[in-house]
Amino acid sequence: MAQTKNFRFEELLDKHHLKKTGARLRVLSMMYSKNTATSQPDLESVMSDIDRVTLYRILNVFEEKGIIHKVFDLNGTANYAVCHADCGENHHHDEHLHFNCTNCKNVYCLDDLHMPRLNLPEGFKADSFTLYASGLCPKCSKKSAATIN
Amino acid sequence: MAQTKNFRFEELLDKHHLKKTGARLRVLSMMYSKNTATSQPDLESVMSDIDRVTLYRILNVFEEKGIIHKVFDLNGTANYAVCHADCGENHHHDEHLHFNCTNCKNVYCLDDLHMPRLNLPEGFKADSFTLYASGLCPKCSKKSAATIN
DNA sequence: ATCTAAATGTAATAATGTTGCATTTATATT
DNA sequence: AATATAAATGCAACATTATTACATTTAGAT
Repeated sequence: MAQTKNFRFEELLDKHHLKKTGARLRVLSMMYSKNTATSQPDLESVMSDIDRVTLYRILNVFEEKGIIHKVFDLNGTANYAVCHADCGENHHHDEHLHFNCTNCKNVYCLDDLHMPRLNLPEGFKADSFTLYASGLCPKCSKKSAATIN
Repeated sequence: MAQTKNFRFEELLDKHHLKKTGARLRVLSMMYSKNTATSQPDLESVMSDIDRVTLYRILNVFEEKGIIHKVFDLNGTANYAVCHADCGENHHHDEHLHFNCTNCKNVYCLDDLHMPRLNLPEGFKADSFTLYASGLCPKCSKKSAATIN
């Protein structure tokens, strides 16, 4: 994928009444260019000129607005991924599989895999579901197969 | 439930070649007496005489041994719950639903709800699954119904 | 061009995770 | 029962992360 058109992100910020700042555009373009979730340390290492508190606040406001959603990996560190479907303000629908690779530590949002219906025990009223899996992602399972065989 | 017999926990520690100390027995009896997961801050507030590093290490060793398993709640804080089934050393099977109540913040392990089979996309090799849901637990949904109606 | 609310940077604090080391304690052995 | 020893604990220290306050800068409206 070539460099994604910036005006797309500018529209996105507009839509949510957020000012179009350099930092926000860069965060958006990084997150949209990857198919894995991004942690704040990831962002910090790439955009070391931006203060980490600013990144922290950008991630927070994006999450509030429903632009990204937060998912915790196996170590409990927060990762953020762009919301694909119909996430709105304070209203997320990340009911898909979050795949956590134990080797490269990447978190993949597998949107095609939707949640199966579940019958909860009497009394429990769920308003959202999230599914986690851990194991090897395609890249890492190829690598390990290569070294073992 | 009356006070659970302590010798049960002593046997458990024995089985894993852990010394039977007061701190460990108290942690076990607290965790077994609840049907929700316990965070370290929970333990600290109840057992303020035990050093927080000790609690940290007790939780770690219990997890290694397969006595308890760790689950992160919606805020990313670690919660621990007793393993019911066949968890062994470094080998957990918590493939059940973790229900996170948005009101009382409790995490319930609903063991009866096992994971449905899933077809992962080509290349992904999963070795464990975990399912999360959030919403209202029985107690809190009753309460909110009472105040609304 | 200028004004204003929003966004950022800086500093500071709180909470949490983690390690090293000295002391204490459970338990195996005599 | 006394004691030797490895394990467990407490304490201090440090690292990392989350969070807030406030002063300065900047995007966007006028």
